[in-house]
Amino acid sequence: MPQTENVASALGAAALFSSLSPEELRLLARHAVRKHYAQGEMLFSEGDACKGLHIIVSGKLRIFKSSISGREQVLAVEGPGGSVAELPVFDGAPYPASVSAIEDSEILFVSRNDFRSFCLAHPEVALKMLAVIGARLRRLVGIIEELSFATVRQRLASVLVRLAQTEGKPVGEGIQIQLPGTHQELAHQLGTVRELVSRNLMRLQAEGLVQVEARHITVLDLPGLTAILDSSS
Amino acid sequence: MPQTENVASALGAAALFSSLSPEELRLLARHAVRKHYAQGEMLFSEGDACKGLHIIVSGKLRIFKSSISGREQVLAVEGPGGSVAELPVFDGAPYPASVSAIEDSEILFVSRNDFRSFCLAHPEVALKMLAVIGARLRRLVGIIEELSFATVRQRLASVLVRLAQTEGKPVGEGIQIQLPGTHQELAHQLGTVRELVSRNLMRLQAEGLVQVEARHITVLDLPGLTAILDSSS
DNA sequence: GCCATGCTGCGACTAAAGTCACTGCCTGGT
DNA sequence: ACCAGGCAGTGACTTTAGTCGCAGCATGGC
Repeated sequence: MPQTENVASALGAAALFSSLSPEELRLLARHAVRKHYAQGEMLFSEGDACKGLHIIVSGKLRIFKSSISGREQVLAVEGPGGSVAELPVFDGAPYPASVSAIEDSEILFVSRNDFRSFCLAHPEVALKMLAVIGARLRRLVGIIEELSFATVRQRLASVLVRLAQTEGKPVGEGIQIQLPGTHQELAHQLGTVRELVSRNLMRLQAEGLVQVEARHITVLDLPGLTAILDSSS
Repeated sequence: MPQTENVASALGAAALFSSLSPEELRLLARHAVRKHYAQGEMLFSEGDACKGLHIIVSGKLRIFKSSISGREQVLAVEGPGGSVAELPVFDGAPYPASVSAIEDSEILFVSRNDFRSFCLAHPEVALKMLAVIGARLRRLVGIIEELSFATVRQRLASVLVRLAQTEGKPVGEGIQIQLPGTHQELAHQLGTVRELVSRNLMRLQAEGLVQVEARHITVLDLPGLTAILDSSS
């Protein structure tokens, strides 16, 4: 059953299960179902009863809240190796947020019961869950901090700086980065609306801090951008 | 050693340790130090290295973030039986937020090392931690939702409704509640400034929804207040 | 090639949020 | 009794956020 073997190694790549032995992974793999989601497709919605755990093999998922008026706030973006809905799987409560696919994604799904019984047999998984959920908690605190203390301009500068530092390519006059999606999507991640993203990008360009060409952005003045982050005004 | 006995029962009242036997509690109690904090005193600040776990015997603590410009955002208020800094104690990272005493408070302190070794010997504590941290995570998601979708007016109405439902006393013309602190403190919990709390309270009064007398508030129209929560405008 | 569709840029506007400065009030200390 | 200090209410103002409507532009399907 080479299929099980593939699934097992995919599971091993997930942060949650990185400490398991190949045998344990194979055992778990037998309970995992492969699923595919197209770009934009919903995995589940906030408030739904929790069915099970989702582990990302490839693609990207967004965890988000949406308001009655149609606005969205992204809580996290998870890539390959990440997982989604660990908490509700564990405590049985409904999903606290919705999840959809940013790109076409391959997912391994483990039902709530299967995962719970596996957890009981393998206590080290509970410890990993603490680590994973702890990391998520810290990121949420970061989001709260930004929402309540920072302007849209500062939040935007913040992601540009982060992108420049992590995946920026140095070119002649600066550091080139690529926006991870449309302005709309970026707005959702910043907790604001499309227009403000567009305007603020233009403003940063007018100030000579960045150079905008469609979704390719060249950061011309990284110190200047960074300075925006902690300017009281 | 009757002192140890007191400490043990105080520990047993904490959510984290509710599943432990009296003997286990006594064992843990031997490592706990009693501390007292006056109103307003800081237990620790964001960024400090984590020294250990704090369990609340009596009083109230606030967990909060503060900005360079002096604003504050309260993340949680913990009362007797609650604990603070479970996560950093567990993963060794610095405190993600600051904690101070809202009232004079009695605290049991367990050092990081003592708590960790106790955890290893008593795996059920790790499960409790997951539950406690999970609950905290859900509350943070709620805060994010309010910050990014709700106006100050709506957030204020929200706490009034919550107070009315939990600790409201029915009187002739409505439900009487008491603000849990000054306008300043309430503003910190809502992620805004004193003036807006004051103004919005007055506005609710002008609209006949509540009656304000210093810190005593009478909710006259609970349905009306609730209606504010999900009004798109 | 042409049209529908989705992404982007902008101007003008409204509405919230936040700032500043000041007043009055109550309370606790001396 | 008096004064200092913290708390609350308020008016006038600035800044930021968000809304609406529209126009330009690429892209991909037919």
